[in-house]
Amino acid sequence: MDRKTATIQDVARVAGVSTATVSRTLSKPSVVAESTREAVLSAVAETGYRINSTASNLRRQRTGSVIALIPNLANPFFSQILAGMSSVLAPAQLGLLVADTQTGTDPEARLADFLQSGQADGLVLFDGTMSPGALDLPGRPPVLMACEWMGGDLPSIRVDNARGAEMAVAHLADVGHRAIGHVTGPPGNVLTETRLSGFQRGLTRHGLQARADWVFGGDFSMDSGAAAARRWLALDDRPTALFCASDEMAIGFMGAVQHAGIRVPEDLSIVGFDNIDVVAHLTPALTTIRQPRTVIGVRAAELLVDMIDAGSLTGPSEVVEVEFIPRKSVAPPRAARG
Amino acid sequence: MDRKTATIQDVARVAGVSTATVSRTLSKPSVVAESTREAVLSAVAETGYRINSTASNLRRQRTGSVIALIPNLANPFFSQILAGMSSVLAPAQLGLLVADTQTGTDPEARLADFLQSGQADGLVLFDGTMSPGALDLPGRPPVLMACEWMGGDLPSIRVDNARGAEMAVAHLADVGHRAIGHVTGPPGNVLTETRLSGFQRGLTRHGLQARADWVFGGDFSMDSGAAAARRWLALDDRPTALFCASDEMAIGFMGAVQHAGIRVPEDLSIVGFDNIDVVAHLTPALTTIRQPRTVIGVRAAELLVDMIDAGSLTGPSEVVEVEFIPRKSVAPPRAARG
DNA sequence: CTGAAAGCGCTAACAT
DNA sequence: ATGTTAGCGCTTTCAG
Repeated sequence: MDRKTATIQDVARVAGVSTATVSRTLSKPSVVAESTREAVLSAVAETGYRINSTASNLRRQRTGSVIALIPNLANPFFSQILAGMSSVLAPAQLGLLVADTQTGTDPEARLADFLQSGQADGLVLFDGTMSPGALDLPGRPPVLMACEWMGGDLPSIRVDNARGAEMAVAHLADVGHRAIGHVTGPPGNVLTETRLSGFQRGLTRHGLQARADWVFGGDFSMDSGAAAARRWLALDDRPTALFCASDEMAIGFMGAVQHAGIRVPEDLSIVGFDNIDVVAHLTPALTTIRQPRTVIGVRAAELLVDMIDAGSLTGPSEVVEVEFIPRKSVAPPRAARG
Repeated sequence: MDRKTATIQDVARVAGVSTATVSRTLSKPSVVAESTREAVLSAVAETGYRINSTASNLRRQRTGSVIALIPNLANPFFSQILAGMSSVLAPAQLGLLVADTQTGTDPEARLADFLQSGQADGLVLFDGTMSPGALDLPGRPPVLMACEWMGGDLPSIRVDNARGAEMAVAHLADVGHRAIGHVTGPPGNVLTETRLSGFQRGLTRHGLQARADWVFGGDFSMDSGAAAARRWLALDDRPTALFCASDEMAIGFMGAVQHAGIRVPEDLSIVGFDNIDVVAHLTPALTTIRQPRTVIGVRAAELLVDMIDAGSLTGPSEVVEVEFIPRKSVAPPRAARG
């Protein structure tokens, strides 16, 4: 019977109306007469009709989905953001496609591909490593930048990374640390730059000096945090406190120093960045800077949907505030406790 | 100039051939003459033509994407799985849509909606809480179950949860524990059931008894692990070892007991399940059961793509093996050490 | 308020 | 090897 899914034609036949009326009943119910509407609706129920979105999209010159372009899909940091996006896209009848930017060679070509493929009505870009101008393509859909970005004045939502880094340093300085180190993200990443410059500014504001041998290169991963810890352990003159540019690195760092017998926070204070869920349950619980990930996803999606609805390539930019979350991984330095 | 994106017609005109030839050149290059192929290709380059996938999909009666239905998108557990899926779907020219099942009321209605919406050529279901029969819908696309499932013999990929749980118990028993507790997942979840039954079987095999007051109800989250820990702490007669049905609960449990001054593993041994990245960096590093998440994603996608290509609703099922990962959170019980 | 009809851009027979 | 043609299922003028 209903082997094949019903089409709008089937519904029209059953309801004894034209396909146009069926279509109208479904999209703008107010313009059809009460009685016909009922007839159509019951025909829909009877046939089990579901609108074919591919056909609808073709006719309406849209795609019905949005792409989230993420530097590394395996990074759990993005899962909550996706959840936030999904919660606004679903009601807006938009599907959420996800893709990796850093897969394969030449991420920028990949980005260009997505932009021109016409697979999506809009795109949210979470990868700040693309060069400005990578978006200068004719006929591209609206794009929302969801990261720091070297490029121009595209619509964006971003977190105040520099300020977050500064808050971390300020807290460490306030409890008495004068020897403060930093574990950075990967080179060339905008987040790396911004958090590093916030770190340096925080130092300066407190009359402290940045020391090159106290800045450890990382890549946001736990393993890179652990590697930085090994370099810290090898130092003769160690900083007494450390600001890590991501919670993951802080976790790796803390685990590695603890395994080496160092006590946190008695021997070393650590501040992370992100406030991923797990850090509240560590021993000691990690002091960090919170990024509101769900909010980021929600607002990114909302701003993008606005642009799509308006058919505009431009739109507002927003900054979402970070928050300092004090926990147990920071204490005054030994000297200060005397 | 290229304000509007070029259509196949434009390419045909520029190349001086028919649209059919353009289409063929792009899909089956081998059937067109060398010279025409070159003409078409250069016309494509000149016009900047990109195939319109919506139109193509409509014509070919497919959608070009696959949906991953995830119980909770915010759960980082799935990010690596998505990455694995993406790595096989992208080369197969399939987009990856993601959606939550547990959003809103009535997840089964939501599932039915996705199945009948015709939005995807196939679907991977990661949610084992649906009732069997929820998939008995006419005209649905191929579905791959990627979880334990009460229902029938649908194609699936799953992890040997019961065996994993048994391995955990076996290890604890082997080092001398006789008082072994368990923190379960949420009621009604298949994973909960399977891991619980594996736990019980492990106990039995080692001549031990399950004690109702040593089984703590959780919901896989860190907070529920911490809550279970508080109940454990309140016990007069505590188990000396604990198998948690998820790493997250193990983390919550361990953090809470550590904050209460209990030492792991000296006072309490803990085994988790999943091997999420962070547990290797905890202090102590968590002994756990590894689920190969990338492999799960990859195989799930591969099996689904096979079904899609074959146009079949049926296909093989696979079990992927779990692995015991010994680390530092297990030690012999005090009594056994004398 | 409703119907007829013209495509959206593409692909797959079927011819040639 | 290439062109002609007929739609895929839907929405939207334009008439009535």
